[in-house]
Amino acid sequence: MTAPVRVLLADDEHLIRGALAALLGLEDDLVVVAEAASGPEALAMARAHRPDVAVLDLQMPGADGVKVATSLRAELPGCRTMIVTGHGRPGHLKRALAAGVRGFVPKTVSAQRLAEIIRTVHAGHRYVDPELAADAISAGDSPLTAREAEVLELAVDGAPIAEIAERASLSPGTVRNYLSSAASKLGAENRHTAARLARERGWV
Amino acid sequence: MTAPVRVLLADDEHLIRGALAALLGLEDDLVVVAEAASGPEALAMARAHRPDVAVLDLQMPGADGVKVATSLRAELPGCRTMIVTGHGRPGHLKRALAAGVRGFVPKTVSAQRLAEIIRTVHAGHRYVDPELAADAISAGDSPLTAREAEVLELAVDGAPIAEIAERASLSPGTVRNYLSSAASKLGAENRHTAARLARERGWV
DNA sequence: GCGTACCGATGACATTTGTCATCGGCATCC
DNA sequence: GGATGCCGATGACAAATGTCATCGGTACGC
Repeated sequence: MTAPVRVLLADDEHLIRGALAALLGLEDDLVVVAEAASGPEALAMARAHRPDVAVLDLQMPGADGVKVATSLRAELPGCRTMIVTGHGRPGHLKRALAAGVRGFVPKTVSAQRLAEIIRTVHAGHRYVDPELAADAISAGDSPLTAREAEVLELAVDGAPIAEIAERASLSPGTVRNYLSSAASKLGAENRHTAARLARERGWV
Repeated sequence: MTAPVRVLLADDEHLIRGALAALLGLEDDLVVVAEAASGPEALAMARAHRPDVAVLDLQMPGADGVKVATSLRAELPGCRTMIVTGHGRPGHLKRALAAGVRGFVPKTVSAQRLAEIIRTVHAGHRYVDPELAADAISAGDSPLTAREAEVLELAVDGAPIAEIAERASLSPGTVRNYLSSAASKLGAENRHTAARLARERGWV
């Protein structure tokens, strides 16, 4: 028999992380060598334990799963990464794949299934949840330019244009233009709905 | 030895539910008698299996944890309910307690701890996570009147005032007045940030 | 070189929104 | 009965926002 797959588990919800570690530990070809509750911690644990596969939650304090995956890819090329997420937004999948993530699954799968997918990923293959993939395809690519997305992101919390302009170091008029064009591209009536839509689709 | 505590587990994320069931099952004074992935399903399972304690996720399809708890209180008064949540918003805690929920914990606790809390709740006591309790207290009561809250809720997705007015069957001018007064009470610069704040605090 | 697209900005204009004062109706509490 | 507070509305005014045309600059591909 070959050596077991060394797994790193990163999720800020202790309840889930612990439970998952226990369940995956039952599989005799998997061993959880490290756990982390935040993005930076995940990176540190990965450096220290050099896992074969890193299972990362998408939403974590510090740095989200995709950011961690990006760093891991540079630092530990031999470590495969996969993302587990509660609410999968289309754009995240695309970002994740661009970051070299090899597995992308929702938390609605069973632990049994997750174990299989970890093996798949470890073997060098890829796995993307079919439903999330379909969503991503139907959502399509972001029609927004870089600045449009940037400005829209600053608009998500409802800040007035003056504040957005200051934070983006742009003229208020320019900000209004970008927001207007972004809203028009997204078919939204104003920047607030536009920001919400873009966020839903993972475009910001 | 007394009979084990019969537990119902409701969470839409299979990964977590399954893992949790496995971990709690290790405690020899707890037994998971039913699992559910949605609000209505949780109710049905509770009717069928009559658990001692129902552990409900706050966010589930169909009906959220608090709604399920309310129904359970009416139908199965002997069944204690508790809520587990990822992101605990102050207002939810208040709603939950009003619904007769006896335990309220974030998902950052360990399974070990959760098991203890289940026992505490089963024994007839209450348990509220100290940090969530502190948040709830510091957030205080909603300063909003009924209509202000109602209109603010319709504003969360960034709809223009005309649409809000139509959906609330109010004059646009009235809507503007309510939104203005709500925003002022919340210290927000505009209705969008006001809506976000109110939602964060669980006031809508 | 030329066309195209993005960036950053300005000005003008219409529309939407925020703010305030004010009104009548209704319920509640003292 | 009077005070208070919420409800629903209107009008008026100022400020913020959305929309459009236009400009110069830069980068990229053909």
